[in-house]
Amino acid sequence: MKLLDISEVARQSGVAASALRHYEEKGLIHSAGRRGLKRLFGPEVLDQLAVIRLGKAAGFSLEEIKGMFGPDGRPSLSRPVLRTKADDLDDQIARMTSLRDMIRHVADCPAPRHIECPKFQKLIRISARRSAVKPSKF
Amino acid sequence: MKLLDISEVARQSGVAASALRHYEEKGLIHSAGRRGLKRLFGPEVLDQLAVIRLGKAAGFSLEEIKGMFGPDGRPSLSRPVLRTKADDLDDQIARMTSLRDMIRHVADCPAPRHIECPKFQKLIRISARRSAVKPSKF
DNA sequence: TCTTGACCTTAAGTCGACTTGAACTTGTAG
DNA sequence: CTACAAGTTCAAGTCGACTTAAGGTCAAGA
Repeated sequence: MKLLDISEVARQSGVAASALRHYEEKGLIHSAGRRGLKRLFGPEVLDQLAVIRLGKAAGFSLEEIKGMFGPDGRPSLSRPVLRTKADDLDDQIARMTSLRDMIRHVADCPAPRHIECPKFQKLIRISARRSAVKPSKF
Repeated sequence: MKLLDISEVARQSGVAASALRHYEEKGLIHSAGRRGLKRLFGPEVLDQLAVIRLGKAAGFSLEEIKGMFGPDGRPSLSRPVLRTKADDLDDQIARMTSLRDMIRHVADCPAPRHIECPKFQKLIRISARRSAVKPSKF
């Protein structure tokens, strides 16, 4: 039963100790106990931190991430809610793909003002339509 | 030459008037002039706002978005930098795809604690490896 | 001409996610 | 036994992206 102190968790996860305390305070992670004052974490916290990192990269708030993976790693959301989250992600992935295409286009297209390039406009319109249809996040 | 007042831009774009002023202050958009005190915007601002919305959804800061599409819609970044941004986006898309898969798995897998499900762990490890290899954003 | 409502400016406030600072505690090495 | 590095708590600060409040301006309609 190898327990890790906070600096070890910080080192292995790349998450600052202050952030780890913050996550614990917010209930996203839990220490397995203390040695004196010092927190000790079980190794599973590293996986949990990977999920947190991922969730953040995907644009979820700590509160949402906490909701997704419950107090102790168990998912606390119902299947339909999770499916909705997954669909939101699909949406966001589509947006990001649009933006990526747009940026690649800008990098390659010789037009001086991209806002006037028909292809660029088409890309914009596509994404604008998407957000018009489903403005869930705005 | 149809110019739009701020509330019309807000209505058509779904962006709050206060946010539009904020964007102008930060140099992301520009008003075409004034009628009295009141800002008038050219219609191209709507496309610019679509780009801004997209960039935000993709996790870029206003500063970065401004950098990507320059003061007046022209790209101010060099091609290599843009290509790097596009690659970052590919990366982030991959992360989000991982998370989506993870969430869908959680929604479907009957295991009580997903952190202990081998498939789930595999998904986590994959994403953890990705961020270990390229910790650009952390 | 007068009123009104939409817009203006500036400053301050808010929110999330941390970070930083100050003062305190403790297991462990010397 | 003592010193000290590494932790601790709690409060306050920071940063980005806005929003809100307070007070001011002005084009247009009655």
